[in-house]
Amino acid sequence: MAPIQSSEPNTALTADSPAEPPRPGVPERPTLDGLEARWSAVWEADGVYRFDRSAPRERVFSIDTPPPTVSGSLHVGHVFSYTHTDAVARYRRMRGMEVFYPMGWDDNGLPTERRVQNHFGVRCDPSVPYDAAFEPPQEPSEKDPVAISRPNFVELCLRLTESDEQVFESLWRTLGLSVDWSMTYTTIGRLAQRVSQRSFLGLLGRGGAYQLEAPTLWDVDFQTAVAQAELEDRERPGAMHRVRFGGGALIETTRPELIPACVALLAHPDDERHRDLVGGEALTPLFGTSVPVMTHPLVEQDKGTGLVMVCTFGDLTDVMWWRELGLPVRSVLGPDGRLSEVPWGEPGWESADLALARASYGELSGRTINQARRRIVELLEESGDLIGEPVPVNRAVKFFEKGERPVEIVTSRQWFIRTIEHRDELIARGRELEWHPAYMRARFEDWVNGLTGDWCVSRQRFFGVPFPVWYPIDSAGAILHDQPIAASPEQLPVDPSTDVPDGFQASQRGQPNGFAGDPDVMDTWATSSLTPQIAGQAGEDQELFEKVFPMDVRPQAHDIIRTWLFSTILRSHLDYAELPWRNAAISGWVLDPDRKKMSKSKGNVVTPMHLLEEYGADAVRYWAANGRPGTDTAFDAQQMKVGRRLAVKLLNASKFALADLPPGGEQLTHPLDRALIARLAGVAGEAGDSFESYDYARALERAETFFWWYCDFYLELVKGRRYDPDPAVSASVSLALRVSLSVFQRLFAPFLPFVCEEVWSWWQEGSVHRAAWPGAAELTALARAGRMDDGAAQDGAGREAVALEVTADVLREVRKAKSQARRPMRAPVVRVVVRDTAERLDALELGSGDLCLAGSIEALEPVVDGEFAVEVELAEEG
RNA sequence: GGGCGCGUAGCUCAGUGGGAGAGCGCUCGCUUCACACGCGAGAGGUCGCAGGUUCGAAACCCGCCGCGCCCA
Repeated sequence: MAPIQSSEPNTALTADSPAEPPRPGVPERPTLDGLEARWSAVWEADGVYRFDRSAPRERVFSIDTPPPTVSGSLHVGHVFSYTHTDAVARYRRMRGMEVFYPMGWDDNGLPTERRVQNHFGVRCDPSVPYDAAFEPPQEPSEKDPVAISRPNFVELCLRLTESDEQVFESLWRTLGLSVDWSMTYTTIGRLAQRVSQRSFLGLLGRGGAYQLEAPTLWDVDFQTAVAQAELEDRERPGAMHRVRFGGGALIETTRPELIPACVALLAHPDDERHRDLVGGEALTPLFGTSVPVMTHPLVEQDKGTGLVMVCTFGDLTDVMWWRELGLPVRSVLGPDGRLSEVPWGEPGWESADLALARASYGELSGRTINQARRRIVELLEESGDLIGEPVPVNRAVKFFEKGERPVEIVTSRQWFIRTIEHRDELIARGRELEWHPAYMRARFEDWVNGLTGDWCVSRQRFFGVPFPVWYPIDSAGAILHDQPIAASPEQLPVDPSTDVPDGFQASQRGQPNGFAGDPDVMDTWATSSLTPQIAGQAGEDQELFEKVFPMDVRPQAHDIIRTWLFSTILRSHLDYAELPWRNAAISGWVLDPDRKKMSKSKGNVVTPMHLLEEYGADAVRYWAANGRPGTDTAFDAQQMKVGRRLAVKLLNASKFALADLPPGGEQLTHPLDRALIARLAGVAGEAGDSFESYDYARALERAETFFWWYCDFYLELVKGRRYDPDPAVSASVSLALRVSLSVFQRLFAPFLPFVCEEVWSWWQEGSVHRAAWPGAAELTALARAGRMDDGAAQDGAGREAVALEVTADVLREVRKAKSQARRPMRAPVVRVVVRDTAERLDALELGSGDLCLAGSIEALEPVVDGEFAVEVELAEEG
């Protein structure tokens, strides 16, 4: 392999020296087999995709790659959208840009924890001391996991993600992603931790992050806070219970187990039915707690009795009512999802009948939510406070997207990043960003407008980036959460559970007048929202960072606009007061053949490795590249076969055009050759324009459609001249074949990188992936120069274009006649009468020689007529 | 209930003011000197429904129906 010419791309347009014969590199039987392994090794060895950081900013094209979650497995959806990005990256590289295209691995967070627990049969218990010699059990038991320390647990997480990452990298290399693998980053590595902690400390210093004891969305199985962005609705069957309160108030609820947590009843202010109750009090059944009856405009009058109970807390609406109406907290739900002990009779837990309250609650305490619900319904039946039978209903329930039980709302101390107050600025940032397709911006704006609270970024988990803060402990042993001690910049990354803040000794941990580390880790999105800063090494390699940030493009799928895209814009806005990228290129989803979303639970996920083996990487990429930006695409292996056909066709057409090709002339002296190159100029121009607006699918479609036409008509028409023994006859077509093949090989290079590199290597120096994107202007100029040389008039371009068209039209009619007569295509034709306009017949003259050779036509008779019609007289059989 | 997108041949989809298209699948034919992983041909559609704008609508506007996603 010749060294890569990164600064001076190889144009190859007119071939280095048209008079020289092609390099003897065309194989006898070209094949797609083995191209992936061969070329990916060459690319790595030659550093074809290495980012050259010496390039000036104007020549840098930077991509904020989506880091896939390594604890899962890659599926065709990943292949789909990463191929879109790769096509764009390859196009920009051929445009002479230095492409900054690192890969990241999202190994941080819950999915990894869960996998480590199952894989090694362990669970994290922060109270267990670190054991440097720990090895996981030989036979992992999911039922009886070994309790290990947090540092041991984190070590296992790192061990597992490292092997996952190797599997992923190998898949990406097979797919042919033109990533610079020397710049790979992770979201849990030391770099990511430093960047993430540095950003957090910056926010803390500027008041952009704060801590609060507040009602928080909570997953009772993972026992951690979760964010609004991590919620999803799931339909779940439930039952509507009509319950009578003391005083005659009737309410309806799906959550009767929360009656002991009831703090008010609400009616709509216009609702006449409850006018006499409003302003008074009602007693909860079974517990005898007195609660006020109030009004709020968001109560739905037409639902049930029009009277609802407010509990602390049943859902987010309860939180809103509780906040707006200044209600007290009466919390019954513990972080483990069970009803906890409550002190009946003490302030806040008064009752008109303490014995009844204690007895009733005794039946519920310690039970899970579902158990408590079943029991309280029995109790209400016995007491006569349940009116009628519970009515089954289906309703949307909020779940943590990775959770198995509905999220609850639990009051706890959490870290938040201020978001709500920046809502308008975020909308403005969204309007600065170029969206591809443009309508995707609406999803961003809807999300921002629908935000209900600041971003809760703390998680009560183990494998994540720790908060770089400690808290002083006073002389009485109380932790002073409102006086956090921030880590110093040079300490980063820190783990406050093992590191010690400046001015303290390790022995003071947990002691009066000592310190305590913040026990939480950050939400994975709190780190993933910094991928441009991590990849660009913000604050570490500032020269690099300034060269790549803001990034040129963020590619991602539409489902994570509300999470990843949103949070990345937020962090960049808060830290740099600008957008993190100029463009957002949004991919659709891969749906299963029934157009349903692929998901593990449905069991319809398709994994990519066997597809790459069966059809080849180029074929799989072809299928992916046909998915237009933002548009969901049904999985269709048929399309991969089509892609494979295209790749094979490129092999064979290249072989035909290049093998033993006679020397090319300096100019295109034949009108059909000039017309072909002129049309090709238009196609190259359209493909380039499409790429400029991130419409890779259109670029592919234009190139592909013309390529098939080229094979079916142009190559057939010129065969006679191509094989003519007289070099004077073959010179023009020889040049046209070289130029056109060179252009097709480059037009397809972003989509079919392996086969294009293969056919390019037969006759060109260097990698096709560093060659220049074919320029429409050069091609047009070449066609024009040939025309001048030929003495044809300057306006001959139009006549020549018509010539190519009408010649192909007649050839099609001749083929039709032969096909309908069930004769072979080479069957001789005695006479062809062509009726057409004078203009088209005039143009046909230019192509009649090629046409007669291609159709085995003995005589061509033009007849001027308004309507195109062809009569074909075949020679007698035999 | 709100927002966004989609509805064109059996299937997957392109087509944003003037001719209804491509590939796959199907049928028929062709050992053709790059390719049988090929080549040629053919059948197949009231462009979701109903109104409107226009000389002219698959496309633009209004309404409705259906599907998907996001949000309440």
